[in-house]
Amino acid sequence: MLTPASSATKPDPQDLLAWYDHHRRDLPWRARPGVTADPYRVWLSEIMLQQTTVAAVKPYYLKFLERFPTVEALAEAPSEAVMQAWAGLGYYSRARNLHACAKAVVDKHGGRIPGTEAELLKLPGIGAYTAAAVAAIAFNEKAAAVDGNVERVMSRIFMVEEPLPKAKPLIRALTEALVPADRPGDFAQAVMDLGATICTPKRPACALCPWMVPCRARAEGLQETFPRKQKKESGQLRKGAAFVVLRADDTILLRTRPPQGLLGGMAEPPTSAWEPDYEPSRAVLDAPMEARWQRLPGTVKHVFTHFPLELTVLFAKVAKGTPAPEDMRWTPRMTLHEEALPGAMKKVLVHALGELPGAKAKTSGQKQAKSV
DNA sequence: TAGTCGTGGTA
DNA sequence: TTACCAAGACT
Repeated sequence: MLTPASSATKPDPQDLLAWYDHHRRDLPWRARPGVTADPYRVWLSEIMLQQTTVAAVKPYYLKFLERFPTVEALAEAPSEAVMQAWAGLGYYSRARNLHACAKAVVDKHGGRIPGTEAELLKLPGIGAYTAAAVAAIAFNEKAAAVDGNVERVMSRIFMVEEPLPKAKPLIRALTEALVPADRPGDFAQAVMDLGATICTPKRPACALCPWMVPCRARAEGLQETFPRKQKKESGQLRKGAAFVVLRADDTILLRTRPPQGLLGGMAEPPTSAWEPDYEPSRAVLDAPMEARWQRLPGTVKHVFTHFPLELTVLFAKVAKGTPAPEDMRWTPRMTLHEEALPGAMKKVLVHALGELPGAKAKTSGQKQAKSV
């Protein structure tokens, strides 16, 4: 006789696909039901969606598709245009790798995005998840795309007690065993839709879940406690100074950060080093040029993934014709919105100059630079 | 293997 | 406010 535990039904991929056919999200990068999506669009969307919400990606995806309609167009574009189009989305190495990948596709694959998981994995910016997702969604290869959604769903269905990230190999194996040969792409998207709309991190809507019956965690009432994961501590506060220079011809002093590392390749007003024990009163010593520096009241705060940052802002006006220091440039205040400025640096400029001209007003009153 | 890499939304 | 989270990749 079967015990209750061993008689638990196994999750049936067809049940999930049937749910997906009725409840799939309509997203800009998705083809119509039954139609295989365009590889370029799938790839582009998958890169943008890495660690990024659908809502944040949508406008960027549409803008990219308009500016770079094909992989050839993207490959031929100057890197500044790509970085500028990406500005604000975060994780800027994705943009650099995206561009490098487009060039590789044109140079080594005749402009065709490769159709197998193994070939995709060789391209810059494409890791295990993205390779499987593109292969499955755009080429119908039987590949298991395991992202955060899938990890959450599987860890609950099978009640995986091992914490992430150590449980990754096990979860991948469990997922591979479920991928149906006939609709691997739909299966991948179905699990992600399930994770995004039903099997959410908090308060999952189990009553609506096509896999409620076979879900082990649900049977125990422990669904919200999965996936297990080891928590990491947040980084130490770093402090520094940022220097906003307004020249009499209404231009602002900017520089471009080095291509590698934090905010690589992005634009910024010059700043001091960022250190835990930075002393704001010494900021004038770190200034990029001689000027009558004015220390603005308050600070600009910003939180990166691994550390919080607090910048003191110094402001100065200089005469027309003042030359830019080496490796810096003057940018018209009216075209600041065309620069590849990350969020932290926009906050600095807003703190010193007020709302940036030309910047599309964010949804009314939704966001104000956090200037204390 | 564990740290590095943004940003915006949510409770 | 703090903490966590979101279709990860790279070193």
